[in-house]
Amino acid sequence: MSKKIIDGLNPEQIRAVNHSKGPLLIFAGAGSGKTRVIVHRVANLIESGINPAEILCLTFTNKAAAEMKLRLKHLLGVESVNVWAGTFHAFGAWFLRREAHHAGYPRSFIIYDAADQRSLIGRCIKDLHLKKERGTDSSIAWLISLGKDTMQSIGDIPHELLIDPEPVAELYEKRKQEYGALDFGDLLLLPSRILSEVPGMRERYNTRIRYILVDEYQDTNMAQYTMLMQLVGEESNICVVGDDDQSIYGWRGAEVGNILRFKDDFPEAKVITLERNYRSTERILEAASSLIANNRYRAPKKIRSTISGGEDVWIEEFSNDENEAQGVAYTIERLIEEGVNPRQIGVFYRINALSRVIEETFVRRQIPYAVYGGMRFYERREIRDVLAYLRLIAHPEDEEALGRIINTPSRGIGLKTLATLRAYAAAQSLPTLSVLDQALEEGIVKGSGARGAQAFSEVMKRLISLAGYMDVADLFRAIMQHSGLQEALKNEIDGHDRLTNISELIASSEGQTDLAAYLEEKALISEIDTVQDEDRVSVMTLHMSKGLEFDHVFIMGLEEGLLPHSRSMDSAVDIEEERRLLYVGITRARRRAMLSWSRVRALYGRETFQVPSGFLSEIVIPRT
DNA sequence: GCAGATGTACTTTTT
DNA sequence: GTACATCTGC
Repeated sequence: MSKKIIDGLNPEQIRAVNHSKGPLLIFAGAGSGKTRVIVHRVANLIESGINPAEILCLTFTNKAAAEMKLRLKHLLGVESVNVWAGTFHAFGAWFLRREAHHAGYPRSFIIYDAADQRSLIGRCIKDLHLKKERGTDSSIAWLISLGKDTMQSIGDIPHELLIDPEPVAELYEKRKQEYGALDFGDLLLLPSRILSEVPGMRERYNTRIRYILVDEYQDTNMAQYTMLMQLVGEESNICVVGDDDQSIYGWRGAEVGNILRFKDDFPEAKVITLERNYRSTERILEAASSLIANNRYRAPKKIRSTISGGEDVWIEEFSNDENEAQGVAYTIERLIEEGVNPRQIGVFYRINALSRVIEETFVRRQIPYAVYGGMRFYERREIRDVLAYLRLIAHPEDEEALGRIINTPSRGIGLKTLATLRAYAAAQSLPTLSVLDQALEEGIVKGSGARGAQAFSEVMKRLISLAGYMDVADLFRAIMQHSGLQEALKNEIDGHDRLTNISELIASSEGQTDLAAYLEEKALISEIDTVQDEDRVSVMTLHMSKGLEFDHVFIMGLEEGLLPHSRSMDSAVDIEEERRLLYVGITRARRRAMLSWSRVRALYGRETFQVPSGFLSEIVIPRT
């Protein structure tokens, strides 16, 4: 191993980096230099002559993948760019762009996100003449996704719906296939199916991908696990890294069991445990460890701090949520006065609803902050609208995109007109967009609907012809003008903000020439990776905090019903996941952590009396 | 067909 | 508090 690779690593880390052949399981406790080990291990493989193109690194988030690639580049230089690093979903998409035809999908498939999925399901329910209540769409979407992630049929998943979700799911799958669309679950499921069913396929990819690394292995679900097992060749060069104590996505189908079972899957696996924590002070780790020790379902381990002493973990009680927010804000002000950079401060909570109080207080006291999550940029109406135009230009058969924009801005095309047009198109098995002119000629629709359809058809024809030679940013601008969105937003109440958001989107697309590549990227990236980019306090949910670190951490709302969340309080397994969530939050702190709770909290528009979280009494604060 | 008003039921975490 | 679905009057 060369000096630059070995530099700054401890003996266990060196053992992990040095292990090149055969299965390897790395239990990497919080703050134990996990990313460092992965990156150095990849670098070591490349240095020892392995072709970078044969290395596959799978992560859970785009951010983690980007970070990995960046650090690899720093360590090795340009040669590392050939390493494939990305999320499981991105890998699935990459694979299916080559092989989707084996599963009856075009290689030019579109990717449906949660909103597309929901709206298609809504239409399926309607077309099946089932009555739906509020939230039925998303409940069924949820069942379908969970079914795919856990590889169960949806009939086996308990639910509280009044209608049978199975026929809906069936129709959904049928339509999705007609539209050439795949949902997130398909991106994981179809690759395994193709790998196992198409002769020679597995061998082909096993030769191509010889070294696999998986980050956050404790968060992999059944579909990801199955895909992974297909990808692992006879050499079994698979290295998984994770920490069962940080498994917080069980609700989404993640199986901690995957990491705990690795030794059964690969009996010859070497196991390395990284227990030295370089991030947090001894005090913080003692508090975190005393908490997590209450979990029964975990691999026994004890992480040790390399930084002795430190400040006590504070537990603060407040009389109401306003005071709690004030207390946090006040403490943060003092820190900033002392010279602490706001980007070194993180504020976490269990549910997004808590962001409002703290946000209001920060605004009032002029504390620079950024809230992550919540209403995400790409979920905003105006953003989805422009993107839908772009999508329809690229894929005229994308019925969800069409449904979204055929009457946006308002063109006088109502539900009835749209249904008529769709039925007309369906009779000829053609996309609605391509039969518009014909339908108009034949007078299928009349009145304002006909005028609107005519206008829409002309707009789309024009945009499609422009798309031939424009880059993405110019195409966006053309969409804004020709579609009438620009004009319509100008007259809206918060139209200015919305137009600003669109400008931001356009600015971020500048330089992109490949429309298909741009759309793929947008489909798979949800949040812009700007955490800790600016000198602002980061405000986010505990889930989002995973993988980050801050000098000062504040965790709010430690109350029964909130953390642990009331939805998870009736099962021991779920409670343990809530405990891990708090554990993750505390272990983000390098120097100081403050946990707070409030006796009264205004939640969902009414005041409730709160009881402190049972987790607080589990935390042992060492005596000073 | 549309916009605004009203009622309502809910409220986690995300690739 | 809000988003969503439905109802109302234009």
